[in-house]
Amino acid sequence: MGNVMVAAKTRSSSRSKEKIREENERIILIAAEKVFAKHGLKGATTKQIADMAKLPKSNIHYYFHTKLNLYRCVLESILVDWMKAADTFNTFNEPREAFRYYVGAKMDLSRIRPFGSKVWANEIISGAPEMEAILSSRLKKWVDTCVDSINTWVELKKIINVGDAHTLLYMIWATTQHYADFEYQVKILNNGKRLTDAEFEEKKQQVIDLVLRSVGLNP
Amino acid sequence: MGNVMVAAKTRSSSRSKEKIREENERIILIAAEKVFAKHGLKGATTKQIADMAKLPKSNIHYYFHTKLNLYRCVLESILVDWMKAADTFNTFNEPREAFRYYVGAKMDLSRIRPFGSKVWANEIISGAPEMEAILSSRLKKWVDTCVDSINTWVELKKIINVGDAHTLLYMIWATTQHYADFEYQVKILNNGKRLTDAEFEEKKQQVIDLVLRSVGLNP
DNA sequence: AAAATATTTGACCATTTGGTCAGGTTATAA
DNA sequence: TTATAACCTGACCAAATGGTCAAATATTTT
Repeated sequence: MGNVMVAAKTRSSSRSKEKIREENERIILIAAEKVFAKHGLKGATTKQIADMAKLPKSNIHYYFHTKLNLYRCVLESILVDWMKAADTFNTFNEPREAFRYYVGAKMDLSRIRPFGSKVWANEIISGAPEMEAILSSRLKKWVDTCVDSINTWVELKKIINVGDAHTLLYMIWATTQHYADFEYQVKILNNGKRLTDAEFEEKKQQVIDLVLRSVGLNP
Repeated sequence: MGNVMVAAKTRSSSRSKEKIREENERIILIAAEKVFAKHGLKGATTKQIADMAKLPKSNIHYYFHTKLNLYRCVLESILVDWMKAADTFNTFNEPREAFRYYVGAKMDLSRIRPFGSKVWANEIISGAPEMEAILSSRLKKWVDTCVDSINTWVELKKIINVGDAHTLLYMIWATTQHYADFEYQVKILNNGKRLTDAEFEEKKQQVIDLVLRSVGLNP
């Protein structure tokens, strides 16, 4: 009887090998993102990640081999979302729409995936040892395109000349990511209460308006 | 003869106990700030700090007892400079001057003390476990004062209504600190070359102008 | 000069950590 | 059904780490 029940139970809850790997990798990546966000690459331990994922530590090593490799996989998965937001910038020809939607997309990303932003921030604060290659190739290329767009808008007198377009991009990045990276500070200064969805939408609009006015556009 | 020379050498290079402690604490704090900036509280090791300070590890523990205590001392010493910059904001009655000088002071701080800014950022990203008290009391109070000033300027029609004054403050903090916290990224996107002093002064002026325009002021 | 106090540091230790591995279980292909 | 390949995990280990301590040295006080 024991055998039958075990067999039945096993069969009913069985998953294909493919699904198992897929799901466990996902669970581990999500757990790792949180732990790396809080403690950084060196400060995070595989045990913490395992506990967060509710899996034995050996399992983490089984799927990702080393902590450094897992960390790199987390960074890569964040890059996908980042680039998706980045694409919105070049979707529009008019600066008002480009800034409006790009800033909005970055704000949404900070709200939806704050841990990813923190891992990214931690990595760059630490000197970007694992990301220098990506930054100097892929990100650099994207930034150059944006700088060209902005300079063209300046030439066409569509926006005010801000000097170096990088300064404007950095302001957008820094301000939007602030709501993810510094969310604990934002919470404390909001009387200890996390921003509600409605409040966050307000801030998003305010940030968009600040950015638009900073380049001489009337929101 | 050996004794004489040793005695002479010892006497000539002798320092008072007071000076010894003062100087060693300073050396250790500077070293710790760099290491904590790069690796965070958990990731930094007392050995790394000792090597950076060119002192034996035991010496670090002699002066600061535990790593956590040393970390707290580093945070405190950063707070002093932070508050100094903060004071400039309330020195001026006119918003144009207040923003101009405060943003300038924050940019200067990012340039002069980038490691301190990174330690601060790391601490907040990690959930501010050691700083929550300071943030909810001292910083909160200062922010409330600033918010009042900004709201008064809005009522007097001196600047545009930005909705929540916090949003504006966060934009200033985030943008200015970006040049410290993300300096590696800034460097990479500046073709791998660190900003020169002259370049940095340019950016500082551009940031000031962006902020002024964002609240409807003509730079 | 001698006693008292403060600084210095190598040797040492208990704990934590990333990673390994053998032996087991489960799913799939033959 | 059987063989093979993939998944799972407790037990284990070498290295790293925060911290201690005793003994040596240097300064100050008496």
